[in-house]
Amino acid sequence: MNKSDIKLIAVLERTGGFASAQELHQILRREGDGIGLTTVYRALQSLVDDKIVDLLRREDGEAIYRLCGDTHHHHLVCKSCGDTVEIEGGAIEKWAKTMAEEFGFRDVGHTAEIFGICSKC
Amino acid sequence: MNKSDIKLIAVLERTGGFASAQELHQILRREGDGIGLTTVYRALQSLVDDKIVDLLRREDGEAIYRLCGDTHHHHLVCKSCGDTVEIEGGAIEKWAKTMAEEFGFRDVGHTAEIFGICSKC
DNA sequence: TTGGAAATGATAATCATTTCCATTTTTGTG
DNA sequence: CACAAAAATGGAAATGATTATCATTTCCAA
Repeated sequence: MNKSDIKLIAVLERTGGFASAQELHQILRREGDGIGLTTVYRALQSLVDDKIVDLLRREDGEAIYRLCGDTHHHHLVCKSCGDTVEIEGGAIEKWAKTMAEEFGFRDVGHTAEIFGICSKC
Repeated sequence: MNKSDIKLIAVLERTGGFASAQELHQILRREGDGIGLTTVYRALQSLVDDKIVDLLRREDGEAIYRLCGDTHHHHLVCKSCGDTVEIEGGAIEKWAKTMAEEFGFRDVGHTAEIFGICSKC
C-alpha cells in the first residue's frame, strides 16, 4: 500500500461508482495530480490483488474498477442516451448463490445489467 | 446469412465450446481457408446481432463466441478452466422486466453471468 | 549522509478490434 | 449471356486499452 494506491482509493470513494483506468487517470490529472497512466494501472492492479477493489468489464471489454464493500448494485442502461440507473438486485444475488451451489462452484461473482430505451428517448 | 457466416457456424459447431475471433480465424486458416480476419469479425458480429451466437468475455476482456441454443439462458463460467454450464434464469427474466417497468424503460434486454471456480479446479 | 530497494512515469511495444478502401463475387434484370 | 448495381471480401492501416521497458526519483533504515 503506497501513495498511489491511496490516491486511487480516494478517487474511487469520491466518484462512487465504476470507472475505467483511463477515466481515473483523467480525473486525477484534471485535479492537478501529475500521476502517470502506468502508475494508475499498477495501483489498480495491486488493489485488485489485495481484494480492495473489484474489477469488472464493460460491454466492450474495457476494465472497470470499483471499491469492494460498496453496496452491490446493478445497472439499468439506456441504449439510446446512455443514462444509467443504479438498481437493487437482491433476486440476482440469491439466484447466483443458488446456481453456484447447485453446480459446486466457489468464489463466485456475477454480472447483471439491463439494457433498454428510457422514457425520455 | 452468407458464406462466411456459415463457415463460422460450422467451426463453432465443430469446436463446441467458446473461442475468440482470433482463434476461429486461425482454425480456418489452418484448414486451408483463406478467410480474412476482418471477415471473421464481421461474420461473428452479424451472428451475434441475429442471436445465433453468444458473446461473452474472458477475464482479460477478450471477446469469446459460442453457438447458443434456442432457449434463452445464462452462463456459469469457471474462471480457472473456462468450463461453462448453461443455467436457467427465470428469476432474472422477472427481475429485468420488473425493474424496466419501474423505471419506464422499454425494449429491454439483459445480461447475467456468474463466474467462479468449478469443483474440478 | 548514504546505498539500495521500491516507486514513478514517459515512451514504446503489444494485442484485439475497427475502419478504410480497392478488388472480387454475387445477384437481379433485360 | 451480358452487364450494372449491390454485397462481400480481405489486406493494410488506425485505434485504443493495457503492459513492458528503463532511466530517474523518492524513501528509508543503517
